Amino acid sequence: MAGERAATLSDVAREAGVSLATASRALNGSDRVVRPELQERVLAAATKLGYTPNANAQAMARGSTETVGLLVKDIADPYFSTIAGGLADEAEKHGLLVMLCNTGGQAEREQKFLAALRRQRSRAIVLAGSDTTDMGHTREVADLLTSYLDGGGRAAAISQPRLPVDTVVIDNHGGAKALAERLVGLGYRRAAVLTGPEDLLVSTERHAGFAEGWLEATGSKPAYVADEFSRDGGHRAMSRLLEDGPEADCVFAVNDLMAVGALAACRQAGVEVGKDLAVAGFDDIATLRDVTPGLTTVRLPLADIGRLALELVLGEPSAELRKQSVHGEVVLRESTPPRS
Amino acid sequence: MAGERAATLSDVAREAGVSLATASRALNGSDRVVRPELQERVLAAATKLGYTPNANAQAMARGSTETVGLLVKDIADPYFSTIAGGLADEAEKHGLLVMLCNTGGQAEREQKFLAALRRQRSRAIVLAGSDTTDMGHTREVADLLTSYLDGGGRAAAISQPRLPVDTVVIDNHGGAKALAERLVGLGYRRAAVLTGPEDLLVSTERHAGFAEGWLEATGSKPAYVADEFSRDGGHRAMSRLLEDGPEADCVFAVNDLMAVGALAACRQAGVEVGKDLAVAGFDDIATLRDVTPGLTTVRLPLADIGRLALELVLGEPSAELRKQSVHGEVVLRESTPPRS
DNA sequence: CTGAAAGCGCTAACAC
DNA sequence: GTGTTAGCGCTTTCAG
Repeated sequence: MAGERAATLSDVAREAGVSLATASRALNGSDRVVRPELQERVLAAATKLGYTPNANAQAMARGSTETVGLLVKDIADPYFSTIAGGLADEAEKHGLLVMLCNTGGQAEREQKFLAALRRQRSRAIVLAGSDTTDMGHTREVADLLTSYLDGGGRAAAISQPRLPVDTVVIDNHGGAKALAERLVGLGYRRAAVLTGPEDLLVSTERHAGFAEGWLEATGSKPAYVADEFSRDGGHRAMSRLLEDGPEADCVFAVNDLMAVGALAACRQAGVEVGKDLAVAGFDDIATLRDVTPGLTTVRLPLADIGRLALELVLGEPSAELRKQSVHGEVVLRESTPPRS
Repeated sequence: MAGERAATLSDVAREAGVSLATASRALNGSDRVVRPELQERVLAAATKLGYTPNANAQAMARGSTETVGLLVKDIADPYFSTIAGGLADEAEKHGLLVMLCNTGGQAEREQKFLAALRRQRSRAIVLAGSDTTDMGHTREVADLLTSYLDGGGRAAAISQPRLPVDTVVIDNHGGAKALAERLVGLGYRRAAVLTGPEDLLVSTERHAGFAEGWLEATGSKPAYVADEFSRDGGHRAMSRLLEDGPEADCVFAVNDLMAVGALAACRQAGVEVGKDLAVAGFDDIATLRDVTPGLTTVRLPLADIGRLALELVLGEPSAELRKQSVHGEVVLRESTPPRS
């Protein structure tokens, strides 16, 4: 039954017949060394008593924890879960525990989590996907982060350098632009973009990058229709596009999820993607690599991005903000065949 | 710059001109009440000093934390990330922080995480996907869990009731069996199962359930080929099946990921799924709902399962182990049309 | 209602 | 090497 007050270090010390300090040193190899004999006695006592160090007490005494926080918009979204996987892997290597904070994209929650992480004296914080054009919120987050940093914490962001912290910058603009160029190279001439909400930075950047590439290559600006940054958003946007009479021969959905929704909408409308119309996405989500037709997209090394972010935030603190750029790679598949 | 030793409660107390005790009571509404006037003074002092409570110190003093641990095999796998999403949502409602532990299916890591969670004095632990037929490891985990429980912790498992804790039992057997029956009802007569490794319980259960249903309905046992419990495993298994000459008119892959791999293998082999051959999966992973042909599967309420697990582990501790059953629902799609 | 004081479990000077 | 002894920051009796 739940009784038996957990054994503490003093219990172990007493049992081993040594001082508290020695027990402490024996159980966690500090710089000081203890005689092997005592060492053993302490270890034996610890096992005998089923001693487990109390991390909270250690954190207090040492003034630092073994915990890093990770803020994501939605862990169920493969984009974030892949990043989280990479980061979790890296954390494990460093013996760190990851606090998963699912913000649901709500500014309020995001701030609450930040505060909680600060209370926990989390060693570091990584923010993924909290890019918004909402300056009020960005400001608020920046403030929280700053006071966290002042307290000796470390933080990094993934995606856009809008926060006063180190960041793994994802080249959304460049990736989308490169994609546009490739599509033009394949013979496409009229594009439409399926984009997300205006206040979502990833979305607007990809849209802008694509538009820029397209404009430079063809002299014309792609049309666009905005909706949610999700599978259903893509479906709706594409449906609307189709209804309005598709002037386009090629559609760029700003992420793979939207692209898949678009694919479904086409199927339902009897439009054959890869023949009647080309469709491309962005991210190269692993589970989506088997859709038909194969989806042309811009591959992002998501797991590496997670790893990188942790490395960045764990690395030597530097005076100036570091930016680590990550570029996507265009992956051509059947959804955008060369145009005959 | 990072200086300014973070303000502590005593700083606040001094600033407000009250005792430590009063400051504590004012800042976190204990049972005791403080005069509104003082209350205000304390609050003001706290904001002025930018005070943030130290959760570790609170944990020590109170003897309990605001943290729950979640063990998953692979957070990048949509199955687990969806569960994690549901659980994270629920945790947020309870004001709890989630420690994400990515075990990678390694027994050793799993045990390390369990120990870490115990050290952290995590309020509760939820284990997802640690089902193995490896009794040695199961035993080890059971022991760790037991001592954690003895220390006043709470724990729950998702999937199979092999651990001495409350569990959200997923009816893999029943779901697969129901699927088999439906397929037979559709006119299929010769089945093959694409299954995972033998020591993976989910996989063996689904296989067994399907086989039982099939046997009862047709009098014959489905063939099977085993490989990894992943997209690539499904691909390889299906390829092998196809090479050996597909005696089957219908293939059941024990999860959607494998099924998608199988779909790809069929495509490459020129076998048209939904016509030449039927294919079904299990889980109903959201991002896979748009593959073509639509994949027949057994839908599991993954997010709810995550929520449920947390509710279970947070609920009134009961003497006997609780089991909360969750059943899947067969979802018929184009990959298994009625057989003409 | 408020304050003084005793811990919570552990680490890190500081002596020996 | 090993032991003593302050704290780390907060909560919670126990008096007043």
